[in-house]
Amino acid sequence: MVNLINYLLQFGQLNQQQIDLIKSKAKVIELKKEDYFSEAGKIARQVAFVDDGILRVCYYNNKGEEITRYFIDENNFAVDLNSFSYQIPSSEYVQAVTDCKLFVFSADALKDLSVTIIAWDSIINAITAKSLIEKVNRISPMLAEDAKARYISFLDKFPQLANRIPLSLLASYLGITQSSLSRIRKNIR
Amino acid sequence: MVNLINYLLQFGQLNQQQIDLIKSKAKVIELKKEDYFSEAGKIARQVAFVDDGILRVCYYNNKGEEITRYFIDENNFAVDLNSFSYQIPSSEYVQAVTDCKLFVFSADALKDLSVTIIAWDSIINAITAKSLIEKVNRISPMLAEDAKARYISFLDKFPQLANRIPLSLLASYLGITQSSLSRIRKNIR
DNA sequence: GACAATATTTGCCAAATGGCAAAAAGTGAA
DNA sequence: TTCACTTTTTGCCATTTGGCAAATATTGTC
Repeated sequence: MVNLINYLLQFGQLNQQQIDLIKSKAKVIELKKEDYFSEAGKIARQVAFVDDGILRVCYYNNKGEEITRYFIDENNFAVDLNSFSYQIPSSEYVQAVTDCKLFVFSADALKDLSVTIIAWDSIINAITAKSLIEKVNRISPMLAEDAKARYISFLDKFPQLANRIPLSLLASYLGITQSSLSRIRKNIR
Repeated sequence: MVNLINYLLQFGQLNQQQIDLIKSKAKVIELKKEDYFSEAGKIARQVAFVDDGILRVCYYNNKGEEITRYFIDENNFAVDLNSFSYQIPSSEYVQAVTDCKLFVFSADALKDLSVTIIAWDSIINAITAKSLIEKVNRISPMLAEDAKARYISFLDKFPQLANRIPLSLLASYLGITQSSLSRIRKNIR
């Protein structure tokens, strides 16, 4: 779990005892491609750290189309904060895009860590704020770009991701149709 | 400052002494339409609570076009978290769309409140998380919608805002041209 | 390799949106 | 009211994107 620990250490100090405690609270979960980590309608009761693989967060709009909101790759946390924080039913799915290895914390485990480790809340708040800011900064400029620019920006920011994600999912993430994305790719070459 | 205090009380408990302290740390600022609260290139050193009026956050893209990222209306905090949290130069402007009355806290004032009021950090973290989640939830679905649907969603979520904001700014927020928005409005009537 | 299943590309045309400039409407000051 | 200024609407046409279906390419399995 070296990646997880290193990730946490970016946001605050932890001694060896605390690190061991954190490790003991994490559960390893392996997901096969297209397995769900959490589902709409259910209350999110776990937080996942992606050690290997790619997750995506998606939902169905009022036309029944499946929309990918974002991807979560290695060394990032995945959680439906809306659902987890307020214990309300989730409105989105978290699904494995590739086979995944996750470190999972239950709400109870997090509670234990929060009361035992002084710096825990501060670390979690910093991670929460940072990842939400990143989401806003990533999505927000896309609105002002046309499809081609969005795709190029994606390649630029996540060069290693494009070839690991099916075209259909990437298109839905970019807010365009699969055909359009295919044509855009042809144009760029 | 009743609106500010009521807003804070939604996120945690405060006694009268603490409330008085908070009030004493807030500075009232009035902005005229088009005045800037903060500017790109400078480090954000203040946090504003909008008591009256509308702010907008905007930036210039690589084509030199001015893009409105979002609007902040009454009873919301405005801050460039990227810049304020990490003390790095801001990449965006915060500007008054209408005349505004703001309650402003300096970084020092916030620091004082943090060390004096036990619940302060928890309140601020809750506000931060909630407002960022709202931003993500608001922007994210827009990518999957066409221009007309985006405008209708905006009217739906912010019915009182549309008539207070110039068409050009709203169009840039929606990621479309002013002409297109004008045509969409005509179609809807 | 052969096959089936899945993923991607392409063609065709319709619809949506952009770019630009001019016209029209709205606003505020004298 | 009139004038100047700003904002919004409109016309015209080019470009982008969508919708749908068929063709092609890729992948995994036997």
